[in-house]
Amino acid sequence: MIKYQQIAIEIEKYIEDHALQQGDKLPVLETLMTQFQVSKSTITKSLDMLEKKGVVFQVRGSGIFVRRHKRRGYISLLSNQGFKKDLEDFNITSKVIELEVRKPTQEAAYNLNIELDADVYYVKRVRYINGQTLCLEESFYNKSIITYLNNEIVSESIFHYIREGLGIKVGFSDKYLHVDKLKEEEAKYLGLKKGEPGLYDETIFHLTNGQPFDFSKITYNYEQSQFFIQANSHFL
Amino acid sequence: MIKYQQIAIEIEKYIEDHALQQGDKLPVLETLMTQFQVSKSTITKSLDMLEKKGVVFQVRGSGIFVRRHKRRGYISLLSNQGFKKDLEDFNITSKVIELEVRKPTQEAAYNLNIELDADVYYVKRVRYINGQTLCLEESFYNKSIITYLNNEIVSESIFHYIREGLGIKVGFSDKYLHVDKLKEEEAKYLGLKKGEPGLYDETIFHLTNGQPFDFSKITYNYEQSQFFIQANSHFL
DNA sequence: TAGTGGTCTAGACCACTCA
DNA sequence: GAGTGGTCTAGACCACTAT
Repeated sequence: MIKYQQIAIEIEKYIEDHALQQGDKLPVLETLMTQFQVSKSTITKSLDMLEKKGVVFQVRGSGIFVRRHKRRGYISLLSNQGFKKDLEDFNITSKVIELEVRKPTQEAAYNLNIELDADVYYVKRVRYINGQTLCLEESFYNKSIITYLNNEIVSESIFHYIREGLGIKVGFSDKYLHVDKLKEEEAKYLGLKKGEPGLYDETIFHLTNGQPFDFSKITYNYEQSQFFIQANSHFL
Repeated sequence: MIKYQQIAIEIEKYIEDHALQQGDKLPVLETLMTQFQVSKSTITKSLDMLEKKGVVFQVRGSGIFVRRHKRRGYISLLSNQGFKKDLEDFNITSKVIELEVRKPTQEAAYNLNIELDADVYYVKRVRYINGQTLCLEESFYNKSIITYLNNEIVSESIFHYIREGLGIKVGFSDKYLHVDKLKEEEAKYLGLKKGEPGLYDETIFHLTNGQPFDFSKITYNYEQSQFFIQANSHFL
């Protein structure tokens, strides 16, 4: 494990274990340097990571402080994978509606940057949170990258399998959101009525080398889902 | 201007001026170091910023590549200020419904971390994009920080005034989103019908020292608004 | 003005990609 | 194995905060 990651993890763990609150002060750089026996740059890098993750904020001339948002049960829109992490305390389950190898739709081919006659794994699932319908999900996986899926994998966390089972490193993702009225079929799966609100999420996941491998369309049940995003002003 | 910021700006400008596309390769670190006459760490810092901003992605052993999402007209949920920036090509206007100093609601006091008898500027606006209603916005500004507002300021970009006029540095923000059916009054302002979908955004803006100064509640017209978020996997 | 974080350097060494 | 990005160091100096 890389030093700055390890340190970041330990600092975050320290904050959780001691139940520190927003605004609580962490030890100064000097102290952290000697405590972890690393150079200033390394500590700085750790803290930058934690700042980016929304765990701390640093104030020049003053100190390093804990950042905590006040609301629980919100899904992070930055997690870049399933929402397992944010909702650890909740019971997430899935029902697989469809799983097959097929040709991509035009939209999927475009977003995955593949030909119309390439193969994709098509997965359609309904996901539940504490027994309530959370969302309807349709995913297209580039089969030349995600070479194998089966019903068992797809019933659990697909991303866990991709990462651990296939050893694939996920790079970055582009997420597009909009709100609209539910169509008849979507409403049916979500246990809602046609015309009720739905949050539509389209996300394209890329490998570390920039190649798209997953195009997912998710429709959220508005009654069960709320989201949060922590932003920093560090980029203009 | 700090070196790494300046370099980041220049690289981004280079990408735009040359209309580089997703996957296009930038010069290698060595080249950038000599070109900008700075050390490796400085270039690295610039590139890390651009990576965080979703402008490039770096692949170890391979190179530095341009990252571009394909869709235009989406509002970035990370911009941490008005959406002026993303929608530069669009004509954003505002109609001020209400502007006054008052006592905060319980909710506003909680989120701004102030007493119920403190003073806040209350601003209610409808915002338009190309003449269509984009959103209804209610904001509470801690008056001990945002000491003065008037009708003219509030008709324009409030954040521009806060930054330039008051010289206040914005630190970070916590944004919470959910979807629901519009209430009668909200629908009226947005030119929609009661019960139609609405996207509700609550954001708390903080100073660089962590103090909240703005609590804003925005209801978006679902017909006019779409959003995007670029995520990196650099934090686990 | 003391304390604290931010920027920058020069250079060593490591880890991954790709031909 | 050559090329390229990532990690880490030790130390100088700068900029902001608090008192």
